Amino acid sequence: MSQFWKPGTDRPSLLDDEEGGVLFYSASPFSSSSSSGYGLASLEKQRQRLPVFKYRTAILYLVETHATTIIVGETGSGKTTQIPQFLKEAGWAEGGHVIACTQPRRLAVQSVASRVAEEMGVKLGEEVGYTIRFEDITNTDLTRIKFLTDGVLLREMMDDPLLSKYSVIMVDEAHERSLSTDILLGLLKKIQRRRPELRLIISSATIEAKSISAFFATSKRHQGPESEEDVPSTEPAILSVEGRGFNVEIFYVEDPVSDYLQATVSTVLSIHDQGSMGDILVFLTGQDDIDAAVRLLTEESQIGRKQGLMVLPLYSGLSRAEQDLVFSPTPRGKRKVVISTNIAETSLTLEGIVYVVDSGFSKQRFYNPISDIENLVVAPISKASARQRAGRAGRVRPGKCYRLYAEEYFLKEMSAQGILEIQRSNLVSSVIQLKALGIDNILGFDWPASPSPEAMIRALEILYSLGVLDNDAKLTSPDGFQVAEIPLDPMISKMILASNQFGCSEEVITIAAILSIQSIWISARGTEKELDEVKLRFAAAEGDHVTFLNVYKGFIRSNKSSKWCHKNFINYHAMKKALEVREQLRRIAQRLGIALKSCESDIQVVRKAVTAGFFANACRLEPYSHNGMYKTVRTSQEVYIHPSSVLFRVNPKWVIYNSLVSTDRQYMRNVMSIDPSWLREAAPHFYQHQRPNPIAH
DNA sequence: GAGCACTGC
Repeated sequence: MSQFWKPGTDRPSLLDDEEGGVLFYSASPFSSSSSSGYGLASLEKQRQRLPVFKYRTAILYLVETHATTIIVGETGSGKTTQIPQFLKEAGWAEGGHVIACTQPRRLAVQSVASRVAEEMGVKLGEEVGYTIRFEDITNTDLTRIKFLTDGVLLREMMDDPLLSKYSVIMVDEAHERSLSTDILLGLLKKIQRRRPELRLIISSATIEAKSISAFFATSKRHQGPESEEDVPSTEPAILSVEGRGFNVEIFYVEDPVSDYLQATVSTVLSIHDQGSMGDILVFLTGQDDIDAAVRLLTEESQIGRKQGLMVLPLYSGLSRAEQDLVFSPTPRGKRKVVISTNIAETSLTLEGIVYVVDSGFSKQRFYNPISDIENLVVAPISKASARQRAGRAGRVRPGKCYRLYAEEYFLKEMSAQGILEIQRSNLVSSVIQLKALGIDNILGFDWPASPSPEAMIRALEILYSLGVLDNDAKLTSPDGFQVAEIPLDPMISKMILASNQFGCSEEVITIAAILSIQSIWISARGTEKELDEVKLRFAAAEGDHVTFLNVYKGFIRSNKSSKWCHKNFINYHAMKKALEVREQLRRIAQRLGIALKSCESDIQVVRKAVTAGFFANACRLEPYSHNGMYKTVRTSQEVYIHPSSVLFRVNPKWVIYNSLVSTDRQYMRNVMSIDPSWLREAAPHFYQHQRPNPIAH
């Protein structure tokens, strides 16, 4: 196979970058002989047409000679599917080693893995496999190329901290800078110091890769005095691969728009009036705006000449059937207009989009470590997001993107990358994971981007109050180690541990599974009333947690029927997922020595177990409150029961909540009534320290 | 009286 670069032969042409020895490769067309012969000629030809193909030699050279290689390439370059194959062909999977490629999303893992298996002409799960939560399609003896979510790779580190079976780890979509990607990058940098033979490939769609490069360049690995020849350079290489997207022409508004809903509607209509054929994708912020825009456009399309528009909403809260409409082919003579949340920016790909309308906003979650509250707010998007949105128009042919903001704003005010997820998240889960991997000094951890000290300290405090960290901020035994084993929020994990002593693990595991799902209720617009009525069939006076137990029992009794779900406004897919989580939790519980036991009808012990995890979220109804105002015990913040709770308007005197959502008020979601005496039982230290006697009257 | 999106042995 002559097209491979081999150590000791002539280097491919590389240009030295003046900035600190970073290497850029200048594209040189590269032809190669085909190696088909398995009836895969057309697949092989397709492979060779991918832009990444002509960089094969360069990539292999850089990976050979550099500990870290950063590959910048837009979608369509073929890097995700081809690079693992190049590495395999060049021998990186020999000697029992495995080539890993991580993705932020499960769906991407599955589809990329099956594509690669197909290209290689092998059965998925053998030489090429994948692992995502609940699904391990790999074979320890056979699998040489493994696709997995970055979350799964983090979990794998708990058993194998140096990830010793992998020779190369490719972290894909690193530009998204998801929480788990960032933590993974931090840990991989640490691993590199112990394993100089390990190679990292960081793949990113944008040149923001420079900051990742700087992160890996500051590696403090000490080279021996006589630096050996086969030790790779610690300076990351950067290689740029062109994408294969089509050109997208960008249009801006001249003056800032005040009402972007109205601006959206008129932009769509004018595209429809003058433009040639092609579907339109609109980015708005949330369900409310989207439904309103769909309504306005549908009305317009029904009057007179505005016919031919097929307007469809897209957001995660829709049922599967409603989401599928968006993927159905556009009928002849019609133009599809999809009005979407950020879900269409990365998670779902629509074919046939030629026009994008970008409002310039999205909803983003921000965590305030001082108040310990997560906020969902409409915020301006970043330049990176804006480019990603525009790119959605150029997948099938040259497209157009209409930005509902001024060019000057884009150039001068829009932030390049926005605030990274790690800097706007609650860090309890991340911190306990790092602790479990033996990272004692969280504040001194080499993060790719540092979270605020406040957020780190708050996470440590919460973990300390749960009794999973001790005075020296080390994991306690066994609680700390066990909580770290369970792949859930530590408060939920603590609740599961507590269920053991209360003899109600079966019930609590059910509750834990359902709490970790977005929502089990179906709520379509206009059916809120019916949903409320249906809920009464399951509603428990004790609150939402016990209500979940009733739903679960009903679902099992119906023989897991989708019809039953439909009739009861319950999301069948959510229930199926809850069952999967439940099974996983049962297995983990057994491994941790938690006896699987039901308390039958003794619900009080379930509530005590829940309190053992969530005591910090206790609230008391304000005396004489007429509008259902509560105050949190810990910080005396004003909070209210969310209207979706079965305890809305019931207002028991003492409650604990699962989470707070903040809109015009702070709403408690998933609420359970408690007896205040349980709080001191569950966390005497917490309730003595925090307030001398909060439960006095 | 109300719901961006991902993810986890």
